Amino acid sequence: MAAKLKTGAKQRIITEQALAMLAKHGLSGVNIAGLAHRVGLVPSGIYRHFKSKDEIVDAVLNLILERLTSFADEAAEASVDPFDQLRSLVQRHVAMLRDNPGIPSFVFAEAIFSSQSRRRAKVRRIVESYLARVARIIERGQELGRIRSDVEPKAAAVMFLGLIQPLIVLRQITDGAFDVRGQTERSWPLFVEMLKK
Amino acid sequence: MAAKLKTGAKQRIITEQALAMLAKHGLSGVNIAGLAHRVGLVPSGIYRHFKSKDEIVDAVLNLILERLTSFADEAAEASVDPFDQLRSLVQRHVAMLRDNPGIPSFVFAEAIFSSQSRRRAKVRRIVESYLARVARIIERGQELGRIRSDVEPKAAAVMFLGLIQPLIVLRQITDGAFDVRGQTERSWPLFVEMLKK
DNA sequence: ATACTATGTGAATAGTGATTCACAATTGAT
DNA sequence: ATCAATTGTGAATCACTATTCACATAGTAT
Repeated sequence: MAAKLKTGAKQRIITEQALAMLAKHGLSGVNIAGLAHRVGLVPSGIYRHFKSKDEIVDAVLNLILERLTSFADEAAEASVDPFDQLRSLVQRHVAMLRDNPGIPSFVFAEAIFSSQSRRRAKVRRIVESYLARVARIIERGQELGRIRSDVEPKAAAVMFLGLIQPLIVLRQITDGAFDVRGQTERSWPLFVEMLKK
Repeated sequence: MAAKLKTGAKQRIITEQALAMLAKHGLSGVNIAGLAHRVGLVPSGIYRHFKSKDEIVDAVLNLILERLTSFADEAAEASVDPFDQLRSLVQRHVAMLRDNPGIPSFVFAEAIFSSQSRRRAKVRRIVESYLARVARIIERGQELGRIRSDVEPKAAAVMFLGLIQPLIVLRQITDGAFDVRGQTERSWPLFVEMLKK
């Protein structure tokens, strides 16, 4: 038998491994047997730490929320110029999705259709938290006089999301052949120009 | 026993019902029992018309390809002004997705992660066919001198997609509360301005 | 009318994956 | 050292769906 860990530590490990599985292969790639194996347990052992698979998925969602908002914050702190901040966020976001293609697929598609409204609500919190941070950056840009004041920060934040979302789709269906960097280099200047004062 | 139909007619009916199920509840909402019930059959009866569920899903993908490209063409014929064409396409696209939220979820997420490359290839054809049509509209706009010539039509087409994609996500996670029309009215002018000469 | 093919049915089968359970080993506290 | 709670194990079970199969019926051509 393995060494005993502080309460909650194993939950954390399990959640992180579940996230890793989700990130690589989507929700269908997360199964109890594989997850147990990854954390050095036998399938039934998982149930000492979680009541059900559903509970695990919820924990994973919390972890995603945590990470997504934290790197949005990091991007905001990377510079004082709002465009630099957004640019940095795009880069981080794209890099994150490159390495974890299963996350958007889960958040933007599977979780959304969950019959449990609890789960949809959680996803909503994730997305809105992210959008709020983007909107905040834009708002500050307006205060600084760098961004035209006749655009609504929230609307622009949604467009920002639209800058990124298609990249993942195209990258995935082309088996990685789609030129994400190239597309970003073409669309980003247009986006900036659109917002610039 | 029901009346006999012309060969292929039942396949068509089954495929359409499967699409309807997919459109409402995503791929997980498509099951043989429910599908059989919808077309007035017992589950095993489905297998008189399709070899497997996979084959049904493939047929559904073909149907989606058909519909998507046909309404992209309709939009292109709706006007001669490229912006009117695109605007019309946005409206059609959004309306279509409002009524069939499961389609983008399937095309943009689940099918993409399919282990079968055949299926990914099919999705790729759908998306690229759509993008090609949008790019064509933009190209003509450039020839007409209405759209600035320093943007690449393909890149702009991807951005166009980005205009629409977030709407579905937001609409779905907010249980329909998200103001799709409002967002469109705010983002569309910005998009037009960005492309206008 | 006969025979052949296509279609439909109900029951059984199979495969996958989550979950339960009785039992064993470990840990921490007293 | 002992006890109780926690964690781990292996086997069994459950739930859900797709799928198969032997049999029945309807349509169609001869």
